[in-house]
Amino acid sequence: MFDERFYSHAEIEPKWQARWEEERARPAPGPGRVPGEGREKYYVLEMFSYPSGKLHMGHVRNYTIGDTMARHLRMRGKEVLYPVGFDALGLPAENAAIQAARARGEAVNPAEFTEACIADMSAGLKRMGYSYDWDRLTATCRPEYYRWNQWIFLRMLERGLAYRKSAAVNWCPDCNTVLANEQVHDGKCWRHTETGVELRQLAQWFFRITDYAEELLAELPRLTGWPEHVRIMQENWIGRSEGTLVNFPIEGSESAMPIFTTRPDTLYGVTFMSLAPEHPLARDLVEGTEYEKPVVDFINRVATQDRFMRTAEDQEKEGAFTGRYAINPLSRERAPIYVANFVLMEYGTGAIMAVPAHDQRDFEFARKHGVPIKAVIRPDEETAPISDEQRAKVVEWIETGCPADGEGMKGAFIEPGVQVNSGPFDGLPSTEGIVRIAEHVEKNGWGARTVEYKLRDWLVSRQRYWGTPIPVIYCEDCGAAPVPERDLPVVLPKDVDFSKDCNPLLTNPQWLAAPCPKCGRPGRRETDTMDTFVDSSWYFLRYLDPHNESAPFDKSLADAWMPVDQYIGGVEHACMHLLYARFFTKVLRDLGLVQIDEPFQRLFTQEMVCKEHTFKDGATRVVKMSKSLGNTVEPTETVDKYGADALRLFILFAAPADKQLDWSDEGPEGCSRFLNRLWRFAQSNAETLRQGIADLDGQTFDPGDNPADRDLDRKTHDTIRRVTADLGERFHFNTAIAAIMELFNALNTYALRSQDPVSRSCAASATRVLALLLAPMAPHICEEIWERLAPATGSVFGQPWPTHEPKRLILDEITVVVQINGKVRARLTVPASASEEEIQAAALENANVQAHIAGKAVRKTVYVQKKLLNIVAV
RNA sequence: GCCGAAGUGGCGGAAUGGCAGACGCAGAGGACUCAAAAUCCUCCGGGGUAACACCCGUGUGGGUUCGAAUCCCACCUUCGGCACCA
Repeated sequence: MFDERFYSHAEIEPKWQARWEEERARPAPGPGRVPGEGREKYYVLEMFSYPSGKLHMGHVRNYTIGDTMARHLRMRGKEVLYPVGFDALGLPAENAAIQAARARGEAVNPAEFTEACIADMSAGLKRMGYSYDWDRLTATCRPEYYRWNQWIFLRMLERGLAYRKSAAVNWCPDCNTVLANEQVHDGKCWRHTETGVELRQLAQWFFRITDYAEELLAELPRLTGWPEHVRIMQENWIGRSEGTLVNFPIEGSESAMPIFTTRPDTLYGVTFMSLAPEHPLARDLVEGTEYEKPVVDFINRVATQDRFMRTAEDQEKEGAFTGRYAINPLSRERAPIYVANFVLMEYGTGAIMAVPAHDQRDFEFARKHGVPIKAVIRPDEETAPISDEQRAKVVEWIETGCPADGEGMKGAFIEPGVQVNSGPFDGLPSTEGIVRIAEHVEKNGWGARTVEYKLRDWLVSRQRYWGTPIPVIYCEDCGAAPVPERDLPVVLPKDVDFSKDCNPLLTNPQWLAAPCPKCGRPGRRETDTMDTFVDSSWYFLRYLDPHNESAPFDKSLADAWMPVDQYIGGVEHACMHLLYARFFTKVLRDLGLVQIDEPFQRLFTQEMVCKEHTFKDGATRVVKMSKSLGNTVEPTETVDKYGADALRLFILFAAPADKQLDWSDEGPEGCSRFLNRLWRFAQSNAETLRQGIADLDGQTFDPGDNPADRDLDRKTHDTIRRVTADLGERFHFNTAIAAIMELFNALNTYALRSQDPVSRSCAASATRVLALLLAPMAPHICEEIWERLAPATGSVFGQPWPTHEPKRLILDEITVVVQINGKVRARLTVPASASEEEIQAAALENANVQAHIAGKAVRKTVYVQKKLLNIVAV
């Protein structure tokens, strides 16, 4: 046995981990269970992680928050579902296989490699004492899981929600695969921040997320349990714009040029038109004319430019004239048609009307190419939020006929104002002009009001091995045929060659060859696999029914457990995983598999773990812990040294959970000191405390008239109040721990000393509460203390969460602050029953108060009940 | 450029209209010890004082209020997201 005076985490933590594994720390019915009768269900979910084999501090932070919530909620009587799993498909395992194959000629199978990592990670999680429902463990790389990816894909294919098309797509040369728009950050691959993505024209599979754009946007305001900034990020990403589609006839042609504009109020100001270089009309319009060569040259030049550079806002506006003209249907004016680098093919119609007077890009282009500028909105005092000086300048510019040199005009006038040069609409406020001119366009059949989104369909094809095979077979006669449901799963072949410079699936001819499901003749399997974000879009549903072999999950279980009550993870997924999972939930709802509209009731985004790092240039900054910088701290080392409880405590204590956490090597030591003090206190007073608990006999302690008991008891109840609010409502774990430390300091300082008057029942009551409050955060030590304090009552996690009694918070004496003109001049200790008049009288007797109001007249006093008296004296 | 978050002691942070700096880290002094570690006690924003008093102080400047770290306006800095989206 170990020395009882010192807390030995190395002995106590494994002891409890083993016992939890046996007992599951709570009654855990089988995986298919539904919430218990009379108990409210609560689904706590953490964003699952990629099994790299090692836990890092980011995981520890994420999961410590989740485990604390789960343990706390169980003690509050909730039926908590707290599953765990791994996002196990993806590049790192495949890259490890490729490296092994190329460097050593070794065949490493990503499946075995990944399963070994999962085992290591699971051991690491258990060492942290997390109370997962281990029997629900789900790994997306197992065919039992990904067959349902395939099944859902087929359902989506039936409904036209999955489709294949040829498109200009983002290609990451480092990943050797295409990426979704959401996975391109700043023109770089989200995994390879040094690697610019390239544009390639390829036939790829897409999910029609744009069909759900409106709903994904409309539901956002109802997600009140989500952080505001995440909702705003999604709103911006979806990027809804209301506008008008207008057809501009092309002179000398049957066809028209449709454009999208949010500013129909500026339609009379159109002086030219622009097409995206990729627009098919661009080549058609110049074919066989003298303009063909310069325009095609321009298109080719733009095509070879780096796409991200080309679409940067500060990029020079360039273009080429096609020699053709469009007719403005409203003004009947001719507008020259250009091809311009700043027009994007992917947005709107790939063509724009250009109003240089009121659009900055058009303005710059017009200046450069000598196109006229025609103003149709005049600034006016009420509507244009600009200074008088600016307004005067714009008005002067308009009145002098918008000279191209602008006479100091650096830009277009983009604010609202009053319509001018706009035919019958002159004099209208432009905000009204938007509506009236759009109506005018619709009435005349020139176009229609419409809505555009920035959101694009989700590109799910990946040209990689370690993903879910897309269940499609190509046939020369039948085209792309879905694999019949009875043939699922399409299992990844193990026999592939990772040393070749292509998708490894192409190296297994037996696997590739498959009969066409429609005609039976020889066909060829699709070798694209699915984006791993498909896996993470519904894993929280599989957790509910992880061993189901006939369906992705049972609907009754989804109805019982969904939505996830509390989701916890990193904010970096705001416009990737969190958007895709919302989309999938709506698709599954429309397939009749779930009832809910939204998967995640509440979302908590924890911030990064950072550490100081000295860069090559000598600069020292606090930055995210990362392997590449080498400023990581291994959780296992900290656990070895101080124990899991100390690490858990520090990571919760060091910063609010939704703020960046700066790692400090001394931090866990400080927390370990606190736990040791607590341990020593409980050990050296073990017998007294045990008797005190026995005296209480399960009843709440009543302090009677003993002032010291009343004091400590009040502190105890106040701590219950604070910790309960911090854990349950605010998620301020740092202040919860601070409150517990305060209670302990009071207990440790005053209780159980020979000269001390605190009774043993009172001390026992405080200790009991302390162990209960601390248990969700530091479960091992609290279990051990509890077992020694109250061995007859079972696990600390079997106890109900303590409740505070408001009447125990009432003070006999209160301290009232006396201010004079808002500055604190005295503190009065008065009976809690003292009236305002009594307090005021006492204040005026105070020497310092008298000194400060001497020679002044008391104008008035402000009294805040039992807190403060402010005397206003002049 | 647009959107969002943040700015408080040597450090992490607390206080969301009412005592600025809870709790912890680091530091200083002391006790115990042959000594060290561990532990315990005291101090710990700046100026000022023998000690009080008092003055200054929550990025900067204004405002609202009896009273502002907290609310409003303008600005500065840092971080995050978006970025030629018509």
